[in-house]
Amino acid sequence: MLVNINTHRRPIDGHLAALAGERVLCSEYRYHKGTEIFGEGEEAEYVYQIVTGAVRTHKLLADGRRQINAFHLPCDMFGFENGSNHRFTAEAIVETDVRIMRRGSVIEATESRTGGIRSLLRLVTQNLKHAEDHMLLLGRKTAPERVATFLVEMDARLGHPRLMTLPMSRRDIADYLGLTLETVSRALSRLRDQNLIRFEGTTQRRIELLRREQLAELGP
Amino acid sequence: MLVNINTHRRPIDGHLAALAGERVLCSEYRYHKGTEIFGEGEEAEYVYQIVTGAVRTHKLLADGRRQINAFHLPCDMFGFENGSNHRFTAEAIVETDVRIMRRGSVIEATESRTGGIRSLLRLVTQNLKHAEDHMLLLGRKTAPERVATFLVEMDARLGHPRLMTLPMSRRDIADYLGLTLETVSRALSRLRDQNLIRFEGTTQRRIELLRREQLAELGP
DNA sequence: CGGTCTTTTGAACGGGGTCAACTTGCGTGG
DNA sequence: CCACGCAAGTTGACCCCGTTCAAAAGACCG
Repeated sequence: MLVNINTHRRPIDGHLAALAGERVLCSEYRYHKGTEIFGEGEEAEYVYQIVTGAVRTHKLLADGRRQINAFHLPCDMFGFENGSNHRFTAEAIVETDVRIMRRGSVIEATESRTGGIRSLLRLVTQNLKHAEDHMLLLGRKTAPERVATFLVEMDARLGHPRLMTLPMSRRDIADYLGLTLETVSRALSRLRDQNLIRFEGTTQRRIELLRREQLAELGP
Repeated sequence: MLVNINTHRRPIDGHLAALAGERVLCSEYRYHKGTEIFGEGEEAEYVYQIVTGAVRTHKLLADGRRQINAFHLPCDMFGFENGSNHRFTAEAIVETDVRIMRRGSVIEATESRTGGIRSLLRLVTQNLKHAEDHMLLLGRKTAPERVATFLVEMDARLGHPRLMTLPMSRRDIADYLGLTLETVSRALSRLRDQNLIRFEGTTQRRIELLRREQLAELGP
């Protein structure tokens, strides 16, 4: 489900601002939990930036096996790294507000801006760097290492909060790390038993990292 | 080992031509088998294009586990997808001639060329697409599927020759596919026993694909 | 030839997957 | 408010695919 909030010209944040200045028309849309933002193979007309919420992008094999490429959090841009068609599917994990602009207008704005090309390249290469790091994880790390790496990554991207609330399920984490949800659950329980993390309250998605250095060492 | 062949202005091939026209100064170097072209963390000053030979790029974990991101073949460009520092190591697999140009001059040439930005972006997003496909392989495919996918990929990139000569060892293939060399060897032997591939002559690196469609189905 | 590196093949092990049971959280409606 | 249904998460038991360890057979080069 998709709700158009508004269309406007106004200051924009982070990468988008660095790229295009404040001259590009954009709109805000709201996607409800679990809904698709775009599908694999669809035409890639827009660029997306998350305002609030979280998005996952994934690929599927014919028999349903799923690999999540990345999770996107507020201020992150996604959907840009495409030629003409999307190479994966993007879905809202939770209630999510997304800012949308035309791909073409971003490129045009970039052309007329000094350093614009480098900003644009940096944006794509950030995704590439993430993919390369993730290939190392998927190809060569053990299950406990993957889970520790995941926690450290999320901690950093959420700004090292005392208590982090993961927007994604165990299954999502598993499909991101190339594991099964049971293995993820066991690894987290193990970290809890070792007093490296703590589950806050009743829900299993609120996690406090008790020893960040040791967690970082576990995910080499 | 590195040998400077020459420095010249002359027509250049493929991506490089699309990017920069024929106006950019470039040099050719020869790297001997097994030598490093650049290392992880080094400053990324140059862009590389293979003339003849083959290159592998990899990352290492502290304990020596290795993940090969990609193999590069003649006409391929690499080393570009960097901000200021290289995020991985590049090594010649066999005797390799490489064309080298300054990163900065490529960007400048791009800026003054219509459609240059899109060409540049396409170059980087090609790498990104490959990385995304490879994450799906590393995260979700079985060993036989990975090996079949590898053969089909190499066959396509070598232009579907009747007989393909792989430049890389079983260990390289294994580190690319997130497996051990023994598993790769066993999977290839299995394919040979099923009459899907055939080893030509004495060396195990010359392979003929006997049934391309069936191989493609094996790597979904 | 001998020496070294690559590749294959076999045997045994174990990490993570599979299958299943159970618990818990969280609506939704009576 | 509780009863019910369902999705999410945990935990245990078993098993299998791919790793590990080991040996031997090429391939290549002096």
